[in-house]
Amino acid sequence: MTPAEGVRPAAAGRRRGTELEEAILTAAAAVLTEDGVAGLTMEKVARRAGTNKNTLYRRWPNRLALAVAAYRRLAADRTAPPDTGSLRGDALALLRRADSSWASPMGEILRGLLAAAGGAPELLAELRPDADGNAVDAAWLTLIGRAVARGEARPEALHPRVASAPTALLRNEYVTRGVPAVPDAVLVEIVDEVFLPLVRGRGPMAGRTLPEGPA
Amino acid sequence: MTPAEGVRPAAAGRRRGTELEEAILTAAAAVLTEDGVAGLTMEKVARRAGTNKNTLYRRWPNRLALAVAAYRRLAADRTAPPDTGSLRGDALALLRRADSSWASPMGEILRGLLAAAGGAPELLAELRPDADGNAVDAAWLTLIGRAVARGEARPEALHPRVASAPTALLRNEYVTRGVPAVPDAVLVEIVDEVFLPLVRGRGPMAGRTLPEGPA
DNA sequence: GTTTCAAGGTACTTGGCGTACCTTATATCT
DNA sequence: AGATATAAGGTACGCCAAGTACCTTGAAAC
Repeated sequence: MTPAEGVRPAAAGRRRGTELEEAILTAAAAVLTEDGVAGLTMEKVARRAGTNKNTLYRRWPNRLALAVAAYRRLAADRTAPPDTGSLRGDALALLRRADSSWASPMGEILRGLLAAAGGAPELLAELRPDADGNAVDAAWLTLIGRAVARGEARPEALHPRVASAPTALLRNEYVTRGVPAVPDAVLVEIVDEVFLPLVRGRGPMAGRTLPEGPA
Repeated sequence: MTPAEGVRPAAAGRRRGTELEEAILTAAAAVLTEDGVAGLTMEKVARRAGTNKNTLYRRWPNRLALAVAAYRRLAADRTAPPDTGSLRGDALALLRRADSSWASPMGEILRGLLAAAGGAPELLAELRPDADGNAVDAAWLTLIGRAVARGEARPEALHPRVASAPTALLRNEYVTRGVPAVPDAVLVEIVDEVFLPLVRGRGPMAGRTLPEGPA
């Protein structure tokens, strides 16, 4: 909690350009994880990076832009979609992953950021490519694709809008309830009452495939 | 834009209790519609109501609580769900209504409020009962119920989670894109690719009922 | 009429964004 | 190498709005 000044090498000359920018982003990311979006102040970041507000404002137009940039450096990767062999298993696994991701500290930051962005398209655009949006929907698509190949899903279900449904319902739960984490029953319900009926039609194989326990 | 002082009857004695509270809420609602959530300051509301910050803080613990209260007085009513005779028609109508509601100034305020609340359950709880959440989902439920009665939908679709789907997808669009209004094609897509396949199974009547133009 | 309580008034503290302006180190150009 | 441009460092503001403190004053209750 002490100002943690010692980030600057002290007697190592004046940093410039990329090097400095990196240092700032690292500092900002640290502040972000420690104090959340609301607690990220320019002063704090500047001190922590061993520089001053001026320098920050030369690179980012405002507090939020810096926060978003810092977040992006935090949330880089995304892993491959699960493959349990069954559609329901995959869906549940993916949705649970999404939930724990949203419930995690990182997710909290993301939610805070989304809130603070308050629907500013240019900021949202920067937030989308990673932990959220595209990548996630892509995972759902491959999952559905596999199910179609297995004959477990109707081909028309291989559609971006369909793929976005589970995530949207989950997010909806967060937004309207404001809970820190969604109970597992909700996830199961989303899968069983919405996702599965949606991707399987009521075709030849009808409602059920293999009897699988809910967890 | 002038301070609009003249709200207090000037020579009408000191207002108290409910009367004063009403005046404050009215003022706050006005500020809210004019300047949005971010532009609502305690000072402004106080001046406009012809009183002072002190009095506000005696009733609401902070800025946001007042904003929420003011919003609630703005968003009272909700009308009956549409009845076009066909499931698709109803769904489209309801979704379009939801969209224009979200795109309207009121919707913008609500979105700002949701953003500012940043997932604080107690505030969200106060936001839910009206323009958003319950009421809307109820409308979807009656709509689905009617379709079930007509044999247009599978009975299992009469489920709250299903009812929340279209709204969730729409909200998702707002959140991830941050647009002021969603193009109609998106609404149609939500209905045709998600909602209809979800509520109709692929039962006896399969994919289509009546050929209706998309708009 | 006196007491009590809420409203009015005013000023202040705090915190943080964003800006201005100058000084100083480093990189680049000649 | 020296001169010059550029970007970093430092410091101090202006501004605004949240929330608080404290006192005064009107009105209601007793």
